[in-house]
Amino acid sequence: MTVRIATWNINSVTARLPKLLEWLESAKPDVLCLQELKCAADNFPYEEVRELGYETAAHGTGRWNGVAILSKLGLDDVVRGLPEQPGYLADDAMLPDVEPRAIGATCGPVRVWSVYVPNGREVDHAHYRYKLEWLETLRQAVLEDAAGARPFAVLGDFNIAPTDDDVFDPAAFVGMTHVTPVERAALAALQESGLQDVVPRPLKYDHPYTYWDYRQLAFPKNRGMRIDLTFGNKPFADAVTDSYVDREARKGKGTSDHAPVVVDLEL
DNA sequence: ATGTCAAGGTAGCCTTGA
Repeated sequence: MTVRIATWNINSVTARLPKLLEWLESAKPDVLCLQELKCAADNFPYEEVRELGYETAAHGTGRWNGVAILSKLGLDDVVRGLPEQPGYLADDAMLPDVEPRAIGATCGPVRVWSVYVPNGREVDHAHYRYKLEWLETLRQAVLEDAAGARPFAVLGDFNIAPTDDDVFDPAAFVGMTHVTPVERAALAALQESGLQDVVPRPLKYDHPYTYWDYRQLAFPKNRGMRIDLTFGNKPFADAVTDSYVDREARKGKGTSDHAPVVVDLEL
């Protein structure tokens, strides 16, 4: 069977609902992993996407995080949050906040996680250490599925550009988060666990960037980064027939600052 | 100089986070 899976950091599912519905109708993914819902799970537009044939599992509290999985292939064994997921302890907080940044589900023949990896803010910031700890927890959480025979993938906004080729100006990023050797080592560790980086093709230009800052005309100038990634196990990666970044969805006003990434499989 | 955006609390702007 042919299966189309996609991931999209939508930057508010509420503000982007018309764009989301329009994109679902045109791209017709079987499974869509969303990040940055910026809406509480109770407020997710379940009915609107149901009318297009999707079941939804959402995990969110209404702030800047929140993740979901939409599926036309069923939605089983839903898990909200990673086992042992670390929380972030803000300066003014008493307790660490275990944020809604991961949700897993089985959609027909495929098991997926939709993840929104912490940004890290700045190297030496507590948020950066939190990011690394979070990635190690993710690696441990997916070990079994990564080594399994069932097609499996972790998709989402990793907030890491895997190589210098995935950044519009590597020199400008030296010493900044998203490109440090330590962050890239965390991705390498995922790969050593049996997950491959499924690199999409760009629809235009020669780099498959997935994110362009809203500021300074970054999108028209194609000053982007590839930080929305798909890490699939061997049964998943072997089944991939195509993958592309839908930069058309980044055009115009009222769009997310990220473009959807589409992965086609023949299972 | 961010050629920006969204949410939330609070009060018609400011702060936070990205």
